[in-house]
Amino acid sequence: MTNTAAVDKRRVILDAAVRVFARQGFHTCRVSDIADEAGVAYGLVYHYFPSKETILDTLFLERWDVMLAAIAETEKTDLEPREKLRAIASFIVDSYRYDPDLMKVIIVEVTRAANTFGRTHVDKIMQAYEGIGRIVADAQEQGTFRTEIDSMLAAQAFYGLIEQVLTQWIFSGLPVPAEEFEHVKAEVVEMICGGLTG
Amino acid sequence: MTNTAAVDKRRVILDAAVRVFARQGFHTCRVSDIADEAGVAYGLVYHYFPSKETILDTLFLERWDVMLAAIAETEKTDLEPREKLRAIASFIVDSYRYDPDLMKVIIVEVTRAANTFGRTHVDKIMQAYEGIGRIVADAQEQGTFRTEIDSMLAAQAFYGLIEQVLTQWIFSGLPVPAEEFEHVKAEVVEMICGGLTG
Amino acid sequence: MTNTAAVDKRRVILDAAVRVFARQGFHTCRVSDIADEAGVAYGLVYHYFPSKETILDTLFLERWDVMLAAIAETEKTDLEPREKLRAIASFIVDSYRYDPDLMKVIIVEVTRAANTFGRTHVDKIMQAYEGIGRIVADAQEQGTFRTEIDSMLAAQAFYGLIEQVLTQWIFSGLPVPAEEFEHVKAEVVEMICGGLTG
Amino acid sequence: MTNTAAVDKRRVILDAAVRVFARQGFHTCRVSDIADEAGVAYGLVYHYFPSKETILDTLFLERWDVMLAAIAETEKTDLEPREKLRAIASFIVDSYRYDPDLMKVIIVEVTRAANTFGRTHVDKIMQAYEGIGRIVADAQEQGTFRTEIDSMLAAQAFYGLIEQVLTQWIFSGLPVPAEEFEHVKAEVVEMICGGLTG
DNA sequence: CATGAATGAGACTTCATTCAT
DNA sequence: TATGAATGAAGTCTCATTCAT
Repeated sequence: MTNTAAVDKRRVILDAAVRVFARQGFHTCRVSDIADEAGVAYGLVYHYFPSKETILDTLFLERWDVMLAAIAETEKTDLEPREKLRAIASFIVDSYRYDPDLMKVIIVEVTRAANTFGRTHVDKIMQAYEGIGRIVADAQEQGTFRTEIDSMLAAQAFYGLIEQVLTQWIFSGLPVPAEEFEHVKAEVVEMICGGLTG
Repeated sequence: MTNTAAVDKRRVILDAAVRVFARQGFHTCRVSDIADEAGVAYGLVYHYFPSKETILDTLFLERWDVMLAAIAETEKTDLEPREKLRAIASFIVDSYRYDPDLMKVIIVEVTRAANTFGRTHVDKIMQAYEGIGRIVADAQEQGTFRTEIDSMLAAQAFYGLIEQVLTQWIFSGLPVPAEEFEHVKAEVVEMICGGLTG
Repeated sequence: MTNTAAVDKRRVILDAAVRVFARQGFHTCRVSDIADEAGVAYGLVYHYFPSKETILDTLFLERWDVMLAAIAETEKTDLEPREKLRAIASFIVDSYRYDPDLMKVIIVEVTRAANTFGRTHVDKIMQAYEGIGRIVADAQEQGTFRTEIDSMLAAQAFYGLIEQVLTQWIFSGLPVPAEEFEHVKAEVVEMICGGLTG
Repeated sequence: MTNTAAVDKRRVILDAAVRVFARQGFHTCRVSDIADEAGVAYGLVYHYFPSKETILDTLFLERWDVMLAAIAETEKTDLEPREKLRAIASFIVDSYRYDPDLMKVIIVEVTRAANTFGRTHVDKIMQAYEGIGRIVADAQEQGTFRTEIDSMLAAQAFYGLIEQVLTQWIFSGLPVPAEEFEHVKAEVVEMICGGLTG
């Protein structure tokens, strides 16, 4: 007798956790804060998730898998290498644009949390580098990109730069002007492809 | 009646803290672990430092101020812009080479810890970007670097890439081959200046 | 509209509870473990029993009443006092032989659980001592047993010894050899009646 | 600068724990109850003991080792076997007489708690049976006790009977008349040695 | 009868910091 | 300076029980 209109409490809890983690930080918030934000009883959180950590893991993996899929999708296209990088930059920047809280949580609490969750998910995180690295390596084989730069180092430079920019936005606490998003997408690609002496 | 031959207990505690933070992480270690590692009594830590946080702050600021000085020093030289970046890359990589525990602590617990100490020291951290950004901006004014790239974005790309590489070393847990240090210095500069299409 | 062919879910739950209590212990198991073992829904347990405690109470009382009846039955017979004790020892040992899980639960969780269920059922437990004590007292009146020993103390010695032996079996975790059952019945009676100097 | 007059807080906590465990039971009391009873701060309990369990373990082992020593001491004497059993019965009964709370805790929470602490300390508990069993076996070799009874079964009967009597006292909640202690010592020995038909 | 989601009180343990000596 | 015992607030997780369907 599943009521399709019924709210999915598990989803409600996850969404509430995003807001709470973004606002207070993973270590600083209490499980009861999540329950309160979701409007459910304390125990229900533990009905759906075995621990507070698992909630963050779930949020990260849900989103990261989407990103890995987007990177894989981009790899398969016939776009120019530069356009492929552009597509990935676009995807990540838009992820922030449309759900800044979620991206804040993922960056602050996972990908930049080297001593805690970053350590746990290091393999997953590396998969993103590897996907980007393959795009670079392919372009190097085709002769579009020069071969002096190690493809994995290039991937680190590319992803790392985007993450740095997002981190600045996160820290600033200010809303990002709409045009800034498009501007950054272009500039990041220009920086990585053309370099300072381009 | 300071005995100059006596060991400086404050220094002993700081050095012990570096090892403990590097090994166990700031949040995971206890103040007693630091005292044990230093071979001093529990309470003595609080004689020299008002809190556990202050110890980390002290370690970070000590080192970061040296780096800011090195960047400022580099700015003043007559080196080519590319050589200036090379000098800064060299300084940071060598910092890791000669005291990997300290750099690990600073990166993992401060500059990448966006939600905790990174937030506290954001201004100090930004000063490094700004110094690098000025070098880029100067080069742009001189015409050595092209002006299409925002100088602060370039600084983020440059520092961010080095930090990424160091983070990889930290996580790998393996000793870095001596030649790798020099290789990375060159490659980072090449990546940032020449770009992928160089 | 009771379907006589239908399984008695109440019984299914009780039998499952015996296995779960024996395996995990009353305090360590969860109500959901019982439901799982019984193959019924969580809530159904509470349809038949008002609480987890009641399940254990029910199991204990079901079995203990059978034992009290057996003792009362034995009292009424014309057997020699020694044979009466033998009959009771036989009943208890066989109870373990044919349903070790149930006896384990009753001994471990009730009769030896002085602080919890033992306290609740102390009167019921005492009734067994009293029945045995009456057998001893009768024999003392008849002159079969000597009167220097208090009949209740004798009852405690008798029942307590059997319980000790069963407790050893329970703890050993090993299957008891068939001949051991008969051997113990005889030896317990010999010990209590004849004593060490007999 | 140890002040011998200073109270030993560790001892204060242990003594308070005896009272609290005896009054409320191990599982029912909270660590804060122990701290309150001892008149110390919550955290000090954890300064001296790593867990609530350890406190009970400590109390048990302290007392049990004294009893094992008393049994071993008795073994070495030249007393008649019956007098040896009498000495042991005397020791245990007096243990209850002079510290009923402690003996209550040990019996209720450890030696009769088959599913929890009894399981942990089963080896220690068995050592008492074995000591008593050796006394019986020696007497059997000397011809003082008859050999039809297994010495370990006799030990179980002997210790088990004393424990049963103490358990009755514990449950009754009443003060035991002074003469009752001496009476029981004699009767237990008479029961075990002479038996019902003695 | 049957289901299982929802509730929420309760307790252990940790550990930064304080303080008397 | 130096010691380490003493303090106590805070938060995660468990699980018996309830209830809507």
